[in-house]
Amino acid sequence: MVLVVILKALADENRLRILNLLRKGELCVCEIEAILEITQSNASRHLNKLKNAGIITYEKKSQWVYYKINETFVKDNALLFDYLNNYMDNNSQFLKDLQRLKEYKNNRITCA
Amino acid sequence: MVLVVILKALADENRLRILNLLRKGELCVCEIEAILEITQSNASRHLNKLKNAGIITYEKKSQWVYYKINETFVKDNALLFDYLNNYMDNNSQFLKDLQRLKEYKNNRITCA
DNA sequence: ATAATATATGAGTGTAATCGAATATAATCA
DNA sequence: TGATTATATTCGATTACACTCATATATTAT
Repeated sequence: MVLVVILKALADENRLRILNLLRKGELCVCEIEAILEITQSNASRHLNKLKNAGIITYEKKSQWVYYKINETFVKDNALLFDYLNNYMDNNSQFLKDLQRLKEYKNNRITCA
Repeated sequence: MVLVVILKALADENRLRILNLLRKGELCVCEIEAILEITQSNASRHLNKLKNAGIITYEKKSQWVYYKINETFVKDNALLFDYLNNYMDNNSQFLKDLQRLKEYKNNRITCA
């Protein structure tokens, strides 16, 4: 069932933290690794799971793979997406991650 | 993280099917067993998981335990609940279960 | 008191999911 | 070409999950 696949993909703290970051725009794998302090293989795996559920899409640009939220998914699951948005905007863990994202973006232009 | 607990509790087909039935009102364990054709221990365990996530509550009435959706959860997670409601109202599997619920209610007053 | 019914839970099993470390692959750069 | 970087994937270990069968507990009915 599609709904189960979506909910399973969302039901993981690391994947929710990734999604939280992607709300602010596309990111490559190594940026996600650095900001969330998770291993490379883990980041890649979680992104793959979100992609397989249709929640995010990716685009390869030279050696980097940029992941972003799938706008079709957002349209098709607007209420769910609004719920997550609202939850993340009011949760300290997610806000902390967004702060780290901002610092990361201010300090570095490229990856690693 | 509370959100992960909620999403994990929802990320299972049997539990979603139970929740779908409970949208129409409270039910005891043996009614759920019969309508969804799942084993008694399975029904009980899934209900327990939904209860631990705060999604449902229960009330013991003589030998029966009636489970129902937790109105506080609905208020606190309105967008998520609306999303699920909408999804279930448009999914044939869930609609089929509701049909079975209706037939069950028409044919029997008590449990088993 | 005994039997029957409703529910919860323990034990065991098989399968899913998660993770880190290592390796494979592809692209870039010197 | 050879070294470096970014990403995906494989492997092995560990843990979590869902399920069935059997048992325990509580309540009701006879």
